[in-house]
Order: sequence, then C-alpha cells, then structure tokens
Amino acid sequence: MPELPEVETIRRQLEPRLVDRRILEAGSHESTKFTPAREATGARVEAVGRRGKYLMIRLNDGRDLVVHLGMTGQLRSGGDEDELADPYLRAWWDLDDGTRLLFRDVRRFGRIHVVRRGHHDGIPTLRGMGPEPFDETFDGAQLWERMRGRKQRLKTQLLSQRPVAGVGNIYADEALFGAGINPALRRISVERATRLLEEIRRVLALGLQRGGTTLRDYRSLEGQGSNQFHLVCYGRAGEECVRCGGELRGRVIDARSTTWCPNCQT
DNA sequence: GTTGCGTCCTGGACGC
DNA sequence: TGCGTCCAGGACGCAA
Repeated sequence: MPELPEVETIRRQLEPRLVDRRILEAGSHESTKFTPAREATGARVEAVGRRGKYLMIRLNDGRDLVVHLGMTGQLRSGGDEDELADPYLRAWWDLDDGTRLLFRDVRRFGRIHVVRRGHHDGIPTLRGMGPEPFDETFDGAQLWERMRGRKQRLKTQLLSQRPVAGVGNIYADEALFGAGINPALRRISVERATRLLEEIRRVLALGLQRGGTTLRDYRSLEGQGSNQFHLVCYGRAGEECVRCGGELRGRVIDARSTTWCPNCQT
C-alpha cells in the first residue's frame, strides 16, 4: 500500500529513466481507470514529480500524466515482449530509448489520469489535498486549523489527505502512536497538532530513508523497502507496546484496521 | 458542505 | 487436498 515514502522512492528512481524521453506508444487495460494512459502517446516527459501519493509526470504539451498506485500498483522498467502477457499489466508506455514503463496492479485499485496542468477537478482527492508534510512553511498551527471543527475521527481525517498530504494507514498509526494521540478522538489541541506533525514528518522521513514499507505488494523499481522491520504500532495488535509494555489493541475505525496503545495514546 | 458507508478488486490466510 | 469465507485498504460515489 504505497504511501508518501513509497511513492517518493519510486519517483526518485523513475526520474532519470523518464525525463527527456518521448512516449512513442502506450496501451492499457480496457477499464476506464487505466485507459487515459494512452492519451500520453507522442508527448515528451519534462519532469517526474509527486503530490501526496500521486505521481505527477509532467508532459511537454502542458498536461500531466497522473498515476495513483492504489493498493497494489507497481511501476517497472522493462522492454521484453513477454511482459505484455502479464495478466495484471494495466498500462504500458514505450519510450524512445527502447525501454518500456509498465504499470502492474493486481487489485485494480490504481488509477491513471491525463489532465491539463493544475486542473484537478476530475480528481477530488488531489483537488482537496492538504500541504506536503515537508513543506517548511507548514506548521502545527496550520495543521490544527485544517482539522478544527471537523467531526470525523482524527485518523479518518488524516487518511482523507485533507489536513496533510501523503499519510496512509500504516504511517497514520505510527504517527499517532508516536504523538501519544488516540486515533478515535475527534478533536485536537494546537499543541497536540504540532506534536502530530512532528511525528508525521519523523515516520515519513524514516520510511523514505529505508526505501519504504514492503507489506504484501509494494516494491519499488529496485526492490523492496525495509521499513516494515521497524514498525512499532501498525499491524502489531496483541503484541507488547514498546513504550509501556502493555498490550497494543486493534479495532476497525471507519473501515480501516487500526492499532493503538490504550495506555500511551489518550 | 459534511459525514459515513458501500463499492471496487483479488490474493492469501484460515477453518472445516 | 480442496473448497468456501473473510480480510486487507485508497479513493470515490452516493445518501442522509
């Protein structure tokens, strides 16, 4: 489940392979989630960016090729004909250097768009997305401002991408644990929002440093990340809390599995 | 406008 | 061994 560190890892690996390459041909699965991939045919890639969990591939014709990896999406670099027979291949782009970019997605939760730069009306999450967590002008007071008055649980708010971009289920659990905040709460103080932003930055930076978290399907162009070996909260329900020694609890919050420590997170 | 829930989708884990 | 059921979850659409 690619979140900001995983998408950023992939972006960094894609950049040298894609920039200045022209897309000679493209193909896709028949689902409308993927058919926009074909619209990039003929364009040249100017840059490979990222916004939250979305890869933003800037084309030279004023448009962006927007790729969301969903749950199980993987981007690979290849060139062999037999790759096109992969039953889980959802889109591909042939480049002018003879290589091919492949988008594989087993569960088909990923999506591809081609939009005029800055026009995100057709991508609601991108349109309403909060600031990038590592934006130096973004601070705890602003995070609090974006969360105050909301009635949703704090974890649900984080997953919505509206308060801050790029946080998914794994890093939400880890950051809330680090900040000592109960994920089921609906209100937060300025002080705790500041602490939460610090923890979001910390866990995302560590995830990035380790090449992402490889659980089930995620892998970058160059293999698996290692952050899964360092998780202290996510997926550890029933195990011992690293901080207080108590038992971590698991429950479903708004249809998302959630792990937290009832002693440390209040 | 906001909130909460259902849907999409399929491999893997698990129980019988 | 084989079958059926449940679970995982990001984004989006829809109803209230």
